[in-house]
Amino acid sequence: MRRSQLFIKTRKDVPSDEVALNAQLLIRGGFVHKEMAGVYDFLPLGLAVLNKIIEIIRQEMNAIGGQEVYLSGLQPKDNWEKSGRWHDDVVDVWFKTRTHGAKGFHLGPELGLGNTHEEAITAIARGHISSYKDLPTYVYQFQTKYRNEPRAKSGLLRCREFIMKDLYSFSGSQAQHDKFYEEVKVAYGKIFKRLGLSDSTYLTYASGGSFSKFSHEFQTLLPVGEDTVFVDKKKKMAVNKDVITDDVLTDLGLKKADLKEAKAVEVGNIFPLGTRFSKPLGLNFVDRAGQNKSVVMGSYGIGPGRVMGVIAERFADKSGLVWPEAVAPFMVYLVSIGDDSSIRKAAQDIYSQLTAAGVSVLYDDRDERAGEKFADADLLGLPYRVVVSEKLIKNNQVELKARTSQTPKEVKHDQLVETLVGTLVKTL
RNA sequence: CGGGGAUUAGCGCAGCCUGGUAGCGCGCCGCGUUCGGGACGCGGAGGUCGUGGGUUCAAAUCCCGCAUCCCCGACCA
Repeated sequence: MRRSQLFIKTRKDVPSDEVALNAQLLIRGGFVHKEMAGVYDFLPLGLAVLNKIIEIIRQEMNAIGGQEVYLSGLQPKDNWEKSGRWHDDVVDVWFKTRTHGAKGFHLGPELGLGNTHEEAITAIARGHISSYKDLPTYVYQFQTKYRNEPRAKSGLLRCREFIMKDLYSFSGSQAQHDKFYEEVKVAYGKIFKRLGLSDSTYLTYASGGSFSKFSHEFQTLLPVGEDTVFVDKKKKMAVNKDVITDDVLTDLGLKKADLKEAKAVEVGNIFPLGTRFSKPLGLNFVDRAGQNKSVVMGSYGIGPGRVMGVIAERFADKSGLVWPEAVAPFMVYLVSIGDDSSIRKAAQDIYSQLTAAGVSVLYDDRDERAGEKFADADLLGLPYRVVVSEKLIKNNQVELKARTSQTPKEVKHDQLVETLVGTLVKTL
């Protein structure tokens, strides 16, 4: 992609009332546009990052047998009345509306914009699950959730409209469910590792509601986080402040003295549902012995947009964003310095060569000064910066610098592709 | 939902106290000089001053209501 063609412009200033670092940098870099509090538009670079995150999650969901679906945002109220989650005093984040009535513009049936999809998927599953032979089975989706949060805040970390990956598992017994539940735990671990977050992300014990002792959250330690967790760094475990008691610690084999309090952002959670939804909605199956039973369910969420905000916030330095290679919108920011035709040609060659080698490049071909291009390279946070200039061309060299490094190194022009591809293969 | 702050050009802000033709910086357009860490000169384009009412000869400015945004807290199925 040529920078001169790119839809967005970067900015030097951000709205002064925007305090969250992820929002400041993502807006300055033109990754997102804020539509209103807690509602963001994803622009080309931002969408590229979001899609990379989604693709990583998708691969790991497929790897454990998840089948992708896409459920509607508009939800009829009947399923939710059956589960008891329609009324506003039970779930207070609903956005609700109505259709037009059949005979014109009087009001028709009530609808809600889905804030989660347990009810919907359970109702659908009734038509497809009827025997132990159909179990276990797993479906997931990337879908937009709407939650009328009393207070959206912290940029992408708490939104009213956001994409969520939600996986639902259907099992024939608690044992069958538990087995998959553990597999999801492992899969989530892989996802956060690939996203570069594993060092700071902890499997965290949290409230399980009325159907099980615990649920599990994946909490990334960040000062901006809304959750408070107690972390045992050695055991790589944490406990949410909401559930911490002496009994819980004993159960988990944790000692108070080993725990450290920290702020964290919930980037994922996995939740045993038991028969909380299958019972009221009538999702049953016939077991081997011919007995009618309720399906045992679980739900498993990750918010890709929130994850993007967390990555932005966590790795940024004073010059701007720092994207891990796995989610960067482009791998290389190519800068040409000077307007001389030999420089332009050299830069164009490198652009073609890298692109041909499968390395994505954002080529800053604008007629701007070096300082401005460097500042943009830093702000946008692509993993590598390649510079072509008159001085370098004379020696048949180009300059290569990792975003995380202070010192550029000179590389022979004809070895750049090899060097870069080699570096990338190592890290991917 | 309680408390505090804010709303003036695409973005960042001044002007308001003390009413009198709306200004600065960034960005944008044109010309020229520059060219390895956000250059400079000259000339331009761009604004229902969040919104509804009121006071006044006259309102960005004074008064009343409302909306929206940010922060702190409560909430977070």
